[in-house]
Amino acid sequence: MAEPTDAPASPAAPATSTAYDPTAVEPRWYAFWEEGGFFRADPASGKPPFVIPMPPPNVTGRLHMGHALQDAVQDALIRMRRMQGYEVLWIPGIDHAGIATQNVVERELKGEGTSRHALGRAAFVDRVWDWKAEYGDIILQQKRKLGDSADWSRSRFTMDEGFTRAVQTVFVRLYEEGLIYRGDYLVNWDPENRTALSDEEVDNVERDGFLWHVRYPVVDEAGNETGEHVTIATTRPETIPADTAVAVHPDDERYRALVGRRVRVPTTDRLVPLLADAHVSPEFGAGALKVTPGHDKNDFEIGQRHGLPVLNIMNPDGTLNEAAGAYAGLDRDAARERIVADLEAQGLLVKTEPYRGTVPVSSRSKAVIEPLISRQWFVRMKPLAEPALEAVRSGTVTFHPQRWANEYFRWLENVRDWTISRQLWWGHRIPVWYHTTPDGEIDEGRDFVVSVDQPAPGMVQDEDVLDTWFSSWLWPFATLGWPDETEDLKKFYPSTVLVSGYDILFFWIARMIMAGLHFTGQAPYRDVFITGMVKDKLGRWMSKSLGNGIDPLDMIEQYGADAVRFSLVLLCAQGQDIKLDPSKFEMGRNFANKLWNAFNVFGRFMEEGRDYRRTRAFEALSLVERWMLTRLNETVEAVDNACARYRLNEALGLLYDLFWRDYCDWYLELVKPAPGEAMDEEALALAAEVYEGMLRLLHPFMPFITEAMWHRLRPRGERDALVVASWPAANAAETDVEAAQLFELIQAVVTGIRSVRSQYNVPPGRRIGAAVSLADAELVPALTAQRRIVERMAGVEALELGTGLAKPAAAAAVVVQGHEVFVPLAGMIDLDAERARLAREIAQKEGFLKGVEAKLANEGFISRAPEDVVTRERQKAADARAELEKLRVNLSDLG
RNA sequence: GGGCUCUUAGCUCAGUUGGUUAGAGCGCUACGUUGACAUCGUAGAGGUCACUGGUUCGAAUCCAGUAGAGCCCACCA
Repeated sequence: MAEPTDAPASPAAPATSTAYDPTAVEPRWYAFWEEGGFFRADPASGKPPFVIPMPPPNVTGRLHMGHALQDAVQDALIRMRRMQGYEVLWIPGIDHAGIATQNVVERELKGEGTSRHALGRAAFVDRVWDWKAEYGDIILQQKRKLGDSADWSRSRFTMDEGFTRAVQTVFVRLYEEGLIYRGDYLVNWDPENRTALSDEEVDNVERDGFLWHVRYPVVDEAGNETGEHVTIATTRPETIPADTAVAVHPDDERYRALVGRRVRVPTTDRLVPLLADAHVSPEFGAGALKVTPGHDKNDFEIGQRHGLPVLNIMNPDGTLNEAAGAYAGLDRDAARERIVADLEAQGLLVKTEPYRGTVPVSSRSKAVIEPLISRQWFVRMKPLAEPALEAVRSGTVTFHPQRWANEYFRWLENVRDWTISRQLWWGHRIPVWYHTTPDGEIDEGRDFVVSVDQPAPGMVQDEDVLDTWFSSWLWPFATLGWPDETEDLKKFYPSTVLVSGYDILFFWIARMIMAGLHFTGQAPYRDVFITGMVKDKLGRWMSKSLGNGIDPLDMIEQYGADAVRFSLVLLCAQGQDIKLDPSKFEMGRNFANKLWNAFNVFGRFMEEGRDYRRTRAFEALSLVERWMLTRLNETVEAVDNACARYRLNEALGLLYDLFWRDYCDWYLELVKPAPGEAMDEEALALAAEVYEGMLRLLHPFMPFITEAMWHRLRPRGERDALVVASWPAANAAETDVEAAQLFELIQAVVTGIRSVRSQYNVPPGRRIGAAVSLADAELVPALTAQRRIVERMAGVEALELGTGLAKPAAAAAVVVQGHEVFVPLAGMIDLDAERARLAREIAQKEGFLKGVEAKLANEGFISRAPEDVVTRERQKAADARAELEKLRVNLSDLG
């Protein structure tokens, strides 16, 4: 295998540009991994399995930031476990996305001046397959740009042959178990796509509308109007022709006498009963409700209770049918207008008031949903929900963060039957067959047959297809070959963790748990990690219509995939939504750049092709080296701990500090040689050792640059790759807490001295004297041995150490961890000028304070000024006193 | 109507089972380009942890309530 090279030909050659360029590095290393087969899982492996089912993106989908976030999380987990010695499998694939895909191809046909109806079913489905062949792989290609280490050889499609078999098996089995039934019920009807939808596919949106108050004339036994009226309130006057009753509350005194009588439905001659039902709210409107069982869910239930007829006045396309009498043929909106106008003309419209209420719309087409009676297939959910509830209650499945379990419980406890049939052409055909009459019509008089294959000549298959989720809910095991007992299924089922957004908790996650338990007897995964959703910088959903989307591919182009992943994971805290702005990726880019450049500090002294290895024991290392290794080992432990709790942002934050703060700002600054000098081999070996440790730890989060640097760091064999290198283990033997504490004291002393230098504007190159008066005599020898660190990092000439030292004249003093640090300033700065400057500032401040105090002493001010103004003045005075105190100390420091 | 989440520095947000002086990135101020990195370094300014009360030796953290923002669910037409 040819190994890519990113390094200049000679390691010692000065780089012309110091900025890291990911576009030159990332594609080559992805090819290296893929060609090396590092992502492929082996069912025969003896290693413990670690499996993540990738939520399959829609075949029509383009990579968006949500994918980028979730893939960054999943890939980090996958890569980490791979390095930890698990047999990992990340199963990728594509969802056929029934409605979405059918719509896309239909739009294409429309552009060509034709339609699916003109093409016919078989030709249309062929056309969709063609479309899939051409575009279906795009999103998986895009995912490779992110660096996803999925096993592409196992990529699946929810309508491939095996999946079709799984879906059919499941349908037949559920039917035989009595968990699938067909019936005429009120379903959510999308008049635009002309299909039924499940409850989860319907959004309730608030809209401004009107509430119409309509009088229904009361009639006597003979059917003649008595002159009495009942006034109902409705937001949907177009459904009046379908009314089969008017209802009032049983305890409503106003109507007690009228209950049992009949009323005439306006716009029709129909006489319907006035009945009492507890569902009616006496406070709403005039307390009477028109009952329309054919077009309203609640009314349907009232109708069931009272044995009312169900009238359907609507066609599947949203126009009114013959049952609507004079309004037949009108669109539902036009019908509303006409009916309101007619009511007004007849004097039956009492009033019209503005009303804001919720309207059900299709989550996909956005069309207003029409509750419509139709014959559909349903899954009985209660029996499936019980075990799924128990699995989470008992801890067999754990949610992270845990609060999502509550949402899950609430949904499952109130779950309703699932409408699974869709009046589409693209999807899994329902495996049900009907006898036909001699003229080719379905013979409703004879029983249908549930069967995968045509049971008898002449029988025709159900026209409908299944809801897309009816295949996706089988994802974790159907992808592994179920219903066959495959090697993959034995090794890799159940999965370990599912990573997903909360938006598909009910659609997918809950249903997968139900399906897994029911069909395999095992929950499909142990953990569910719910991520937040990626929003725009104002917290709005990213959408095409708002044009506020941030394209991950653009961001990868601009900042690099490592940077995109790094920033997303760092921002992904415990299920909180991410408000994203492109500038956030600068964080990741800068980090990658720093990682790239840090290597040069020691890498330029390394001979090409040589493998630098430490020979010294830990105890023989310098203080800074022991501190560095201690920090590394502590961080390994903390990172492992954070990742076990799915706190990847925390883990990455720890690595950020380890690399930037500890390794670059302190360790490298101390071990890098002075100009003209070189680093010795032991120092090089240790610098490389720590750097390599960090590459391993960072690899799950930034796979590309770490792999590239890992190969530059040492000579590697052909099959060597960081992607399969071992994960660092926290080494207790190379952890020295005391050394770390001593080094931290030194850091504090250095910072204290730097602070003084900065405050007094000591020129940067100027070496100064300093003394530390330690509170603890035992520290004197320890610190004396390390004085060179302070001298180098703080620009100190000769550090004096002792206990009970007196503060020299003309010196600044700071207290550090209870020790006193003195910095003589004589000769370092112009003392007279500094004294004069301080004196000037003190005088100025005193004048200001005097003014404020005078104001506060003025009783007129105190009594008349608003309280907050007085408070602010008091605060000003306090601040001024504090500043004065500081300045006076500074002045006295100078003697 | 029910439930959930959020409110911490100018901005965007972390903050592990309550425990020293509440942190980061960006922005801001001053200084700095001597051989890693200006996509950088050093130092610094900046916080009533929304508000009120309670528990505690001790509260950003736990409890109760209030206010504001957002999300999910639900059959007041």
